[in-house]
Amino acid sequence: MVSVASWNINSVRLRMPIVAQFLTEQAPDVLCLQEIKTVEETFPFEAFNALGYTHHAIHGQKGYHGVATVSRIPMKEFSRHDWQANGEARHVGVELTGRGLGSGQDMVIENVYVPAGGDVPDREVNPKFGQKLDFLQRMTDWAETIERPTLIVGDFNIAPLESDVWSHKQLLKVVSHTPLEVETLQRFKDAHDFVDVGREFIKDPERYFSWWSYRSKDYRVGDRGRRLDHMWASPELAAKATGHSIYEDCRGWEKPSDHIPLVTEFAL
DNA sequence: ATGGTAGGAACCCTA
Repeated sequence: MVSVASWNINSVRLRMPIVAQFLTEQAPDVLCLQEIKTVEETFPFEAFNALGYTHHAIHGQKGYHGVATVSRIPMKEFSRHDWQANGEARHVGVELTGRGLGSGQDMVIENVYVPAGGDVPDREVNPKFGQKLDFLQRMTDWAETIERPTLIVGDFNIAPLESDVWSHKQLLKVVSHTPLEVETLQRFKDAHDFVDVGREFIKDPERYFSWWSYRSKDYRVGDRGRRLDHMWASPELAAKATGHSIYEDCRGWEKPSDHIPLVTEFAL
């Protein structure tokens, strides 16, 4: 059994107490973090080592963005992509190495932080929106070249289904749920026949959110959430998924991230 | 229709 978690942590240094609580309670084998907001030099390695997560792949950046994958089972860094072509740290890939490659048990884990895309869903007036679409197109080109069982996880910053948002109608023109973004994400999905593992276990149209804005006093009031975080697997790997859990309580913990962690378990 | 909060770095940008 291998379990993999994904969590947009919004500053790993500030959030280390709740990361430690989550790892202590749930003990996933691998944790993929997005928005670590630090460079590798100031990443809290010792805190993760003390919890047993002694394998690390850090793609950090000063102040913004940044991703990190930590593990308590052997792994090594496999790739880094700059799908925005501007130097931002939004991806790191690892391969699990402890089980022997070619054993039918190997897995590549791609940890990605898709750009949010700004406020206006029009690339002519908002270049960030264009960068988001271009990022997804480069991911799509890359997906066509995948040759090994792959799990891609992270903050995709898109909620594709009507049941992924608190109000489909009210969010149709809000960046993260526009038809153009949903279509662009679908093309990425089709490029490798990715399986949306979360939705294999929490079926549409069941409510499934992973993010609630900070801009409200109590995230529970109105439950205005969106599913921005995803775990997608190659078909042969998705067939080995045995469970999927989300931890909404973490949104109410002390000094929370605005995202919650997701965990998928695989029989490998 | 609007503005609301959070984090990091440096007094603004990103989300």
